[in-house]
Amino acid sequence: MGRIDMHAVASAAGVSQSTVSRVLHRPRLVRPETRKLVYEAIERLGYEYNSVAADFNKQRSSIIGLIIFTARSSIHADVIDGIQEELQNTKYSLIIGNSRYNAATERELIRLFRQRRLSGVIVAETTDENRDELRNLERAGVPTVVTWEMTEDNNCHCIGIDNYKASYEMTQYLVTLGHRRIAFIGGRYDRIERVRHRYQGFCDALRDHGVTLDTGLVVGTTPSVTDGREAMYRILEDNEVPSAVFAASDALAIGVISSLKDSGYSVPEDVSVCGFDDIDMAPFTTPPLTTVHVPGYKMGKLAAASAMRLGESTDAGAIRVCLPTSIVERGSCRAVNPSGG
Amino acid sequence: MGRIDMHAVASAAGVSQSTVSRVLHRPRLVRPETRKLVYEAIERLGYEYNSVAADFNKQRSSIIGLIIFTARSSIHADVIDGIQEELQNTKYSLIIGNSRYNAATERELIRLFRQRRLSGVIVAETTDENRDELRNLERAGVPTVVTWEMTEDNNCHCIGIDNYKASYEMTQYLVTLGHRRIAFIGGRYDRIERVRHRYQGFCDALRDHGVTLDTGLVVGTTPSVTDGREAMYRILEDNEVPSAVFAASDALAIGVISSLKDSGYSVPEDVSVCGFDDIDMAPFTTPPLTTVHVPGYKMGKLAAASAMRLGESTDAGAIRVCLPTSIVERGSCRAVNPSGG
DNA sequence: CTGAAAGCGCTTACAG
DNA sequence: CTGAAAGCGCTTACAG
Repeated sequence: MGRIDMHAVASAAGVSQSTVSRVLHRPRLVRPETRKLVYEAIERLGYEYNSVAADFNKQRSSIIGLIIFTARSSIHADVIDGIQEELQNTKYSLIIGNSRYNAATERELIRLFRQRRLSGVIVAETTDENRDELRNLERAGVPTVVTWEMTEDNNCHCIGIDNYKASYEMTQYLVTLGHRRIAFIGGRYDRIERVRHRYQGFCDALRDHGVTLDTGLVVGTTPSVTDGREAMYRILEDNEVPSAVFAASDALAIGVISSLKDSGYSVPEDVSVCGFDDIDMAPFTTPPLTTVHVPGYKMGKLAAASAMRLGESTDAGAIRVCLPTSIVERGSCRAVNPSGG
Repeated sequence: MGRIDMHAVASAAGVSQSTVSRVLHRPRLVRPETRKLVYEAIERLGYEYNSVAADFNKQRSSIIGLIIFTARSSIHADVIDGIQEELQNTKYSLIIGNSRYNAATERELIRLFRQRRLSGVIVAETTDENRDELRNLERAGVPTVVTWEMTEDNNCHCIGIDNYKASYEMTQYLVTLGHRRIAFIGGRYDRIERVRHRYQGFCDALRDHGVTLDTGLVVGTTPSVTDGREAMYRILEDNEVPSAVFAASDALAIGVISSLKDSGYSVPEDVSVCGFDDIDMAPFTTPPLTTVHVPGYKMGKLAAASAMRLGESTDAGAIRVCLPTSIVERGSCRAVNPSGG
């Protein structure tokens, strides 16, 4: 006996292969009795549809790719869950590629995704260096949806947030609380657009409120808890303690709080700390973290929907959605006397 | 001009398609000059290898699948990162499927993975109900590697830990600290083998040390921070406060600590709390979390290596690796007078 | 060291 | 409502 493919099912059911395919995809087009014959044959033979063959035939896979630095960042978990929710009950699957903060790995990933003829790619994070590669991907017929930011390039599909504005507002909030010596601990703003926007928002808010930026209080690092700790220690080593710290991710903020405590400072009594992301742990840190809420789940869901849509039709314009963010006040920031440090 | 496939490259280089394929996969077999001709043609035409066609031809895809409940659980992030690390620089990619604690979704996922003719599947979490489906997957030629536990079925490939033992030892540790009224907040031990093993370890350790199990102090729930909070509240509502709480995941433990604090209890002064997993936040909670360290990254790495190996050869026996766990003492548990509550 | 040829299992117009 | 036929772009023995 040969393999159990559509041809085998067709023979067993006494119909043609085309009919089997029709029964599977557009059963309405087939007479009920014929349909029944086919279903029975499928059951009897234990036939398993071959998606690889189908994808190959259609010259495009039914897989969507996701590019992230690392899965180890709980805000991405929300995005992934949102994507999965949207892909649920569709023919699409999700391939995840970790670029590990490395531009070369990222390029390799993009190449792999092209070779796999993915139906679409969602970008959670890329370095600036690979913007062009992504544009090429798009031009090569693989729709590419960038999340987390609204790119400067208006032709790029984005489901993002306004990092500049969110950061500006959070900084303004700190200033309004009376803080003047404010530290900024962010990601690699030298290489990542979204992080740079946050930094710019921070700088502009300070400037607009007549607060001097002390560059000794600014650190760019990878966004893990441990890196947040180290960044804060570095600041404390060379500087007088700041009155507030704006950490550009919650993981960093948790690390910052930890190192401040270990250095003998209370949060928020001595130092106010705020984050960015609003991860699921944020309400449960000590003190609960004041942060910028980012709708990660929704971002993932919309990005997946967009990727699927773009893969199926070639309507003209770029999809650009800017989702709202908001400041969530919890307990990690407090008002101070502006003259105080 | 037609599509740029191997045939086109072959024509441009003045060789046959077989030779192009050889240059790409086993360049040693081709004369250097011929090789050069082919590389030039590839460059000139901008040829992109088509993995879908290759997978189709080989009747097996170069994709490995992962089944998890949700990405929203930071210990899984370690596993995913481990898998990705191992897949790096291989031809394999990772498809992730979320089963969302739902047996039907999980079955659907398994079906999809079969249809995609995946090269292998790594199981992070499944409900007991779908054990048979997984066995069928394996029999259908898709090697299936179960992580997080050593299955009772000895023919099943496992890269796991000894949940029973780890849980037994942690419970013993609590008893040794003098605790007698110990609560257990775990996952759905009615439906998940690994969770059940942890619960059994807990029960047996109590029994072996002559401590009575108070079933009012046992709750099974989904393992999120919020669920941990709710579970603890539920316990406090109907019972006198326990002296210690063993949460079978760190996320649960963080929720437990939060609800205890909100109810006016100090940790560990009034109640000791320990977790399971050792997520990256565990050292930075207040107090730092005493927990069972699980080598998630390594587990992912080994699982990926096993899946690849199993997909390539059909060596006989089952791969079964039990990784060691250890208790990490931080600040969330303290010794008490055994007579105390 | 290289080429010709078969075949992987579907989908998709097209014809009837 | 159904079938015959071409073709998607590779890989893999086999022959030379």
